[in-house]
Amino acid sequence: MTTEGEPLTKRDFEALARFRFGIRSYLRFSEETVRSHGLTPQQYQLLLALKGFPERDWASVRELADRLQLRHNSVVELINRAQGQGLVTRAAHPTDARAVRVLLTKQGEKVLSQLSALHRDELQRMGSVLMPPVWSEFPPA
Amino acid sequence: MTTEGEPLTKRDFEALARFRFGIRSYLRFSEETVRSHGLTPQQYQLLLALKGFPERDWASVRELADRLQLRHNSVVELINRAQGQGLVTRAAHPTDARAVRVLLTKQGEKVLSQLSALHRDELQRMGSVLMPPVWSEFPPA
DNA sequence: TACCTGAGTATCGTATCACGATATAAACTC
DNA sequence: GAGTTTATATCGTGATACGATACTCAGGTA
Repeated sequence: MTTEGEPLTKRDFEALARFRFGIRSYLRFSEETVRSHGLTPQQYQLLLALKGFPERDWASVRELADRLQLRHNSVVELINRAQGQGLVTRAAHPTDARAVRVLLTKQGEKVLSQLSALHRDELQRMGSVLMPPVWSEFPPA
Repeated sequence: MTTEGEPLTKRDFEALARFRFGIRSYLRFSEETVRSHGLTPQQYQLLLALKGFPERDWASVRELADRLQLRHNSVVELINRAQGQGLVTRAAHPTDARAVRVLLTKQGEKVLSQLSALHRDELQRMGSVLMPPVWSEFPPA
């Protein structure tokens, strides 16, 4: 059922390339949409990571670094810029005085809602282009 | 069946964030893997776009710009850097004297094969994390 | 208390890279 | 063959992720 170790066929390369193209297309859509609303792609990802954080609607810098797959210092700078635009705020962490609680502002909430709706629609529109390839022993015709 | 226009629930935000996290994780894996082999992420994407080009194993700058979702001048610079490392070459276009045919070198082929195999394995490993969210009227329990 | 080690956050300088603006050459059209 | 479009290339700029470094606080040990 798995193809681990076997060399790739032309079809495999095309599948990998197709998937990468899907990702790039989605990110390109995201970038243009988001920029037309005055945000950078990273800022949108930050807002989304906050609102979409499991069980909560805020996160610490370290948690965000994990979710955004960035180094902590990069996240600090990202937060600084977003804060400068009034999208997020910092507050005291409930239990740890070293840590920071990053929150969405009213404005951040509002923009995020608009943008997220557009992203949901685009995802529905893209459909199978974004599906990761599946390798099976007997590929479908 | 579609949810277009409706406001997003907390669950929706989490689904969007989860998907974005999947993409970031995959790209992060890709970046580290690729860099450990002496390439930049963009260079890997370039090589993959060439080898994975439908029906062919080469492409023009413009075609690459489309597949990589970049401006043409960005692709030119990307090709320059990749060419400097001996990963790709330029050749005359078969029908259009303005255009350029970009090809993989032997070395480019070799590295791409190794990296692509690792990516295929990782995709199999990641499984559902990379699946785009699905919105249905009656979400599954 | 005093100390130590590690974790969380912040600052700064650097390097990369995608882009817009611009240029040149070939193709196409009339 | 003059004008328009398409394909590639060059150059300067801006944004940003990162490593190195520093500071504060938490948690443990004596």
